[in-house]
Amino acid sequence: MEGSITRRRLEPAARREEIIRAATAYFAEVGFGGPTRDLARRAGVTQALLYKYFASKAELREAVFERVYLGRIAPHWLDELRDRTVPIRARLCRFYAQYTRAIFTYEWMRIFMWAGLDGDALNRRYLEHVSALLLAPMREEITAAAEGRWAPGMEDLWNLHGGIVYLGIRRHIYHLPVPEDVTPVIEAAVDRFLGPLS
Amino acid sequence: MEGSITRRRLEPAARREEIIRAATAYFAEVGFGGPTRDLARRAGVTQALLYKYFASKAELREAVFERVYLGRIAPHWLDELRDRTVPIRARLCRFYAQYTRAIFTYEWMRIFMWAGLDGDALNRRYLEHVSALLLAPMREEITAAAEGRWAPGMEDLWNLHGGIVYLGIRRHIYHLPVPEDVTPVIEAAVDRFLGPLS
DNA sequence: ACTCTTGTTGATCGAATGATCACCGAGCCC
DNA sequence: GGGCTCGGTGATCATTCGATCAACAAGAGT
Repeated sequence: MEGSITRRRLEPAARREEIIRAATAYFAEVGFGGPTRDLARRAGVTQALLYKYFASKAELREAVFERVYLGRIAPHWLDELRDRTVPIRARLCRFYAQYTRAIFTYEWMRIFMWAGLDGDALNRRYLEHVSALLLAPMREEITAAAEGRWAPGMEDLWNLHGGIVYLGIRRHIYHLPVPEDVTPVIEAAVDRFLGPLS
Repeated sequence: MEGSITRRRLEPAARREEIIRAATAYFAEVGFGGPTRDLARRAGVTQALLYKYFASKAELREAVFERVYLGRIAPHWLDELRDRTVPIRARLCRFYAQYTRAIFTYEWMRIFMWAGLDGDALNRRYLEHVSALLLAPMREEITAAAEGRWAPGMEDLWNLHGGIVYLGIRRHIYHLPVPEDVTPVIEAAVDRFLGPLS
């Protein structure tokens, strides 16, 4: 009666990746305070095995962070934001369509929020990145497009950004119903933001 | 050598209130997973005493929720939102000035977020309250003020709301620098939202 | 088919956690 | 000022936690 629970041997790299994958989903759901035993069960391995691949729970947490944060911001977004052959409205709409597609996932939204509450430094680093490499250029482009008629402040851009990000928060943090396709909501927000420029 | 640590007797009601006060600050900071021993130390009492006033940690958590949620939304806000003798712009600005003054506190913002991640049902109830009793009336008033020229959808109002609430998230969850006085930011957001109506 | 490597496990340790209980003593009453 | 009430404490229990270790066995090499 050897059950279907066969103990399979995986290559270290593959197993490590599998654990990180499971840990990402697990921590996203219950937070970093969740016990390693539950995590191990969901990963389909023993709790002891976790410590063959990660020296401590904190190290596993770091690995999850690395996996989640790395490459979340695509470099070409900035190039496209700065492409003045395209109308400013289209650039902003396109950017936020791509950006929300990248971050509006259960795992990213929740891990980012858990880490934020925990006071993790990576959060602030990420958001300073957003500010300097995305919002500030957007501000420049809008100012240029306005041709002297208007120059938004950084707080205005944070306001635009927050209004859109809040969609993901409602959806994945608060579990509230949110439109499946956020594109029209984003377009309306961009239109209101640009006003006469749109 | 009787140290300054004098064991004072308090009336049950006062002690209970004191514990809830300390628990609110403590849970806001570290989340509901924080050990009761640390909480007791910060409350200036023994860990055992907590269980004289609350049968379990979950019950203490509920008491904190009740204290934090209760009376957070002032009924007269709705009346003021509906007072059509006042211009719509002034009504919205005034409301969000009051609303942010009420919820932009370290404790409210963080406990609300911890509870949201924990999937607490009170969060959704609160936000449905916001939707039905604040955003929906705002939508009606704006529609009336527009006199047929514009009728915003609920998602538009969530967008306005989220952009403003995100100020508090940046401040108290992510510990990012945010303007001390949020009034001008709110006014700018309301102006952009109302557009020509403003 | 046999062996050897090493990915994987079950058992277990010490510390920390939520919760309990017998006992102490501050402060009011007479 | 002696006694009584009950708010408060120290000690402790049963669990659960992160982490460790000797031992097992899957699977490649020969």
